[in-house]
Order: sequence, then C-alpha cells, then structure tokens
Amino acid sequence: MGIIRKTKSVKALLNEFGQQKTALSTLELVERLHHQMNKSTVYRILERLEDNSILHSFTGQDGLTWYALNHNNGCSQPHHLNTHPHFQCRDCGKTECLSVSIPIPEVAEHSIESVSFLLVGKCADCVS
Amino acid sequence: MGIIRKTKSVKALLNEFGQQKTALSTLELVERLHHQMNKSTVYRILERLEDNSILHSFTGQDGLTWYALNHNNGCSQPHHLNTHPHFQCRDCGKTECLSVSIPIPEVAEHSIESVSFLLVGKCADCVS
DNA sequence: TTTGTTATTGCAACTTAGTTGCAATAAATT
DNA sequence: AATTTATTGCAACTAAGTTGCAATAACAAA
Repeated sequence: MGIIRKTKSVKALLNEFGQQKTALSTLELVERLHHQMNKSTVYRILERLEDNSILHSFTGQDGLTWYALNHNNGCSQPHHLNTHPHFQCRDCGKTECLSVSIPIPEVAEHSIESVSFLLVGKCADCVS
Repeated sequence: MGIIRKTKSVKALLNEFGQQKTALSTLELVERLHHQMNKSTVYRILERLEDNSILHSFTGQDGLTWYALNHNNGCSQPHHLNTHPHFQCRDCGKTECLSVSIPIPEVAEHSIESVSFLLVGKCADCVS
C-alpha cells in the first residue's frame, strides 16, 4: 500500500507543504508544480501519500479537495478516526487544520465511523 | 432574489422531497426527473429554492452536492447560521439531516460564519 | 380572457476537476 | 552493471456542473 519510492516528484511535492498546518488544494499544487511534473502525477502522489498517512484530505467549501500534513506522525494506524476540524477563510482562501478536538455526537441507532467538520469564516489576518 | 413562479417543473422537483428529512443528491434528482425536465433546469431550480431558503445544500463525502428541505420554515433570514449536521450511510448511501445541534467551537482570532458537519457511518437500517 | 412583460426552460456546446491505459523512464535491489 | 517493477508523461477521456440564447409559459394588468 502506498508510497514506495522517494522520487524527485514526491520530494518536490512534499516540499510545498513545509512544516505548516496550512492546507493546499489539489489545484494549487497542480499549478505550482506544473513545470516539474504532470497533473496526473500530482494526483497520484497525493493519493499515495494519503494511503501512507503522511497527508490527509478533505473537501473545501467549494467542493475542491485539499490536503494537509498529518501531524500525528508516528501513529501508524492507516485510517484512524480523524476528528479535527478544518477552517477555510472566506476572504483570502487560507485553509488550515485546527488543533481543537471535536466531540463526536452520538446518534441513536447509527454508528459513526468518520466525521468531517469544516468551519468557514475569517482568519486571523482577515478579521479586521 | 430567487423563485418567483410556481412552474410545473418546480412543483415536480419539490414533490420528490416529500416531507422527509432525507436529502437527495443533484445527480439523483437529475436522474429521477430527466423525463420531465432538462438537467440545467434541475440545477437552476435547486439554486433558486436554496436562495429562497426552501432548500439547503451541502457536500457529501464523495464531493457531490446534496439538497434537503429546510424545516425551519417561517424563519425568514436568508442565510442564518445553519448548525445541524448531516449523516451519510456508507452502505446504502442514505443521507439525512440530523436534528442534533452542534456547538460551534470558538477559535482564537477567527470569526466563524458557517459550519458544515458531515458524519459518515451506518444508518439505522444498515447497522446489523 | 386577452395582452404584455419577463421569469423560466430546452438545447447544445462548454468548462473544469479528476481519471485512465499504456509505453517509457527511473528508483531500488541484486 | 543488470534487473525488476514502481512511477511518470502523455493524450484522451469522464462526469458534474455552467452558460448563452432563442423559445415558452407564468402571472399581472387591462
């Protein structure tokens, strides 16, 4: 399962993330890297990095896919229940992982296996 | 803003929802109604009904758009802060509004304007 | 109930995010 | 260095959703 080879492309892509909690959209990555690699390569690397729990993905307000580094590195469970919310700024588009932990609600007769929580508003830079 | 005329198509589309809390995906609606109206008509009606606070939309796990009736009818604010979560069944695909109310977390230096909360798991019918 | 206004619709062509098959290339292992 | 096979580029494709425009049908007013 997943990433096996540390290719030039994989390194270049990971490099875009730096150390931050800030997420990047697939589109942004394709744009930034289009001189270095093909669009399908970007999509395929992202998929592999997610399979290997190095990145996680979520859907932004516009329906686009975003990726961010996993900071629970060391956690080797392939698909642990990920409960942190994401925040997307309505003004500048900045999208980030929040370190808050969200209580998963109990719903009668339902079993909850995963959650996705997106907050939309204004980020620290854009709240005036 | 929004729906002005009660056309045959608008009635047919609203009729698909019945009274339930169950949501319908745009694709499902296009499929169900394709003998009665054009695909773009479905999309445009959904947009108008949402503008008029008769429906609300959200994004499912697969990135597709879903719509459900607003049950806060009478509330005339065009864009009130909608905090109820949605649930999508991993097995049968059934997608519904939950009547639970979710506390919106405070995030330092951020202003939160809207939230979307999607729970994925097994619905009452599919939990065995 | 006819007329006039304009919101709504159908259609076909388009946009855009994301996917796929396959041959060529390049990590990693021996 | 030779071999194996994961990875990549490319070009063509899929699928959700959008758009411009001419034709049609609600609805208000006469």
